Amino acid sequence: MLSHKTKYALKALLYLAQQDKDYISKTIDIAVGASIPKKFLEQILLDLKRGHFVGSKQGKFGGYYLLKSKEEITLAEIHRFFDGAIALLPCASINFYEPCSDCKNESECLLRHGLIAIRNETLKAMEGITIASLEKK
Amino acid sequence: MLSHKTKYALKALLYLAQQDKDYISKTIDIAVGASIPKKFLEQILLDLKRGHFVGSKQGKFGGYYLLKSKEEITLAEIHRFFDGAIALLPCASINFYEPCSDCKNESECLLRHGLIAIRNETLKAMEGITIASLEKK
DNA sequence: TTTAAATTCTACTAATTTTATAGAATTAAT
DNA sequence: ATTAATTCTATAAAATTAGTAGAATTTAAA
Repeated sequence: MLSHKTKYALKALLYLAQQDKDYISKTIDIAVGASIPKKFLEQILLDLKRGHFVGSKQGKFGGYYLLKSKEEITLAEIHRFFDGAIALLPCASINFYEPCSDCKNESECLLRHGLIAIRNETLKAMEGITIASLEKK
Repeated sequence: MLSHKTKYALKALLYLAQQDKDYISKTIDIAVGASIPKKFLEQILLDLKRGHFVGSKQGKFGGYYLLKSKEEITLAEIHRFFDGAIALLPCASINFYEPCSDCKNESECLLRHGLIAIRNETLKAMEGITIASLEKK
């Protein structure tokens, strides 16, 4: 499941994608427009900025805008950025690999192979969803 | 991600699947054989019993055995039983549907459609993985 | 009928993660 | 200067996860 944080991030990105190109949105407008708690959204936008998904302008008349194009931002990427691994266990993950502490011999683990198959399918699907594709319904 | 509980449940089911048909395994043997904390495993086996995945025999020389055939038990089923929805948000779930409290109009939600597509793909993959298929590597 | 060995049940706890909120500091435009 | 925005640091409440403890019950067998 997605955390609220990830859900809010996706909604915020969708909101920004729907504004005119280079229009600068204030946090409060995103919060109201996308029904996201404002203070929580502040943190999320800062995270998105650190991830180079959005840019910001400080001070009066400041705000946020998309940095990456909406065709480039995938669900897989946002999921990994906020919620981590796509795989169902760390031992089946590409980007967040970790061995299981309870695993005697990973190469003989019967579970892992199945989970890698699932991860491949899910990943393919999640990489196909972009902010732009979501917008087009 | 799978919870440890779900991971342990799958490992326990795999352990049972690998014993001779109708052999009754003691909790302690499953715990040691599959590297699962024994007390935690007790709870998990009780849950699996209540879900009619395993059967038990009480008292001395008691223990657990598979009730459903290993070809019938899917990853999707075990995931739902312990960790709940396959979908990334409750609003995109079949079995655990709930509307988002922050959603103004679900039919207009741009996120939901994409998440339903993901869920369909993931579900198909997870229904294809059974305890028996895991065993065959 | 007693003992041993297993499941079953209820309750508790400790740690972690999630979901925020508070408030001060900084920045920039007017 | 003033206003209005982002930025930063810290805190906190709630929920979830991952277990543990210990007594009760059940069954087989001596």
